[in-house]
Amino acid sequence: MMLYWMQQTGHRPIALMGGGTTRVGDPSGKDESRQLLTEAQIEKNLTGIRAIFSKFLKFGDGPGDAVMGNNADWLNTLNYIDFLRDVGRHFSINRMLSFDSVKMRLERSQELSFLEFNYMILQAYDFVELHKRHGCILQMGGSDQWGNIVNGIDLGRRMLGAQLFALTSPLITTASGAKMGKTAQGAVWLDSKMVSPYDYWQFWRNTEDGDVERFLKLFTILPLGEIARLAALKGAEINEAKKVLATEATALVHGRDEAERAAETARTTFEDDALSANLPTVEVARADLEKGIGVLTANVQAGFVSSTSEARRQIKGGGLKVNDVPVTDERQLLTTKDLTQEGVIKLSFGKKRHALLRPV
RNA sequence: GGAGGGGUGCCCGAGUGGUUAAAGGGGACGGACUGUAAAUCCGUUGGCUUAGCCUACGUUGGUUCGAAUCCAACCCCCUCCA
Repeated sequence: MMLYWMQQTGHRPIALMGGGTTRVGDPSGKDESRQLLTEAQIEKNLTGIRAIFSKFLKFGDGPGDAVMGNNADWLNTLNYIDFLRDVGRHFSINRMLSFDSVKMRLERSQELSFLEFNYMILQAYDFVELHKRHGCILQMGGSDQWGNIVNGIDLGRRMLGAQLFALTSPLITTASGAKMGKTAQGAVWLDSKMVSPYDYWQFWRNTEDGDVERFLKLFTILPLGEIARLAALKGAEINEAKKVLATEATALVHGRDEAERAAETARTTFEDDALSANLPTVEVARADLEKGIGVLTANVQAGFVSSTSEARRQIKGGGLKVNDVPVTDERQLLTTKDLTQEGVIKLSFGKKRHALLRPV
């Protein structure tokens, strides 16, 4: 999102992939040591992430076009001795020990491996490389990256005499304190194969009241005046603001058409209590439907529950519906008789999640 | 290398021979109430062809009618000493 604004205001954003640093791991991470990725996997991730970023950024060779970098390009070929001589001598252990990420680990006498300790050096070096290769002068990131970025600025000054800058943003949390999806997971979120535009819209629609204004500012490109007007809405009216938030945020990722369709789908489903043909759809073979499909299986296929056992439990708890009728018998079979006039079967999980079963 | 402590479900964490699929908490999901919100209350939280069966307390064996619990070996982690 920050990169988006920079490009809109005439800068050239660089998205940096941690192809080299994923092998090291940030000290702030937990004990789950990161898996080594093969070159092929990294390459695959790179194109995947690039696809996600292209929704926000324009890549290319033009002056304002974004570029994508992979720090494996320079990190993998590093020679240890040379690196120590050229880069390592600029780092003071005394100072590194004073950084929060390190200090916390030491104070809690948690193990901090040398490998992880080097992470900040590598990240600092990234900044220097980016400056050399692309003339990059500003590095942005979450506030948890502040220390790492500042190290990069420092290293830039010492090695190249360059003046570099940092811009960090607070990590985004909800009003109740939960963290918003972080990078890796966030990328999954933006992929329409993982989360449909409709579900994405729903995610924003269900924002807590206290977050609405902040999210409007952060995740939409609406003028501030408009946001102020929406934020002033009170009580039930704040739902209007949430709808705008959902539509605008979805439009940025999936395009205006998809966003409008998601909004319309939600309107017919929730406000008219009608059936919208645009709900996420699961296709089933007509022959299977004629034989009858168990409700349990159907809900697993719809992705509502991960196992038939869970489906059973949800039925006991009254959480599953077929064509808006709560399921009471877990042995119930869905057949062609259950098809609505529109020729589909509507499955619901909870009040908010719906899907259609469509015979093909 | 020496001495000690420990590995339990999504996470934290009880449990030291017998209704223990395993207390409690967190998180997550469902229900009620609402505004598709928050807070609150209730329920659920291993799998399956579910009145039953199967798999599970680091790994592999052993003792026992019966083990997460006892024994042995191994793997891993932590603390202190060198």
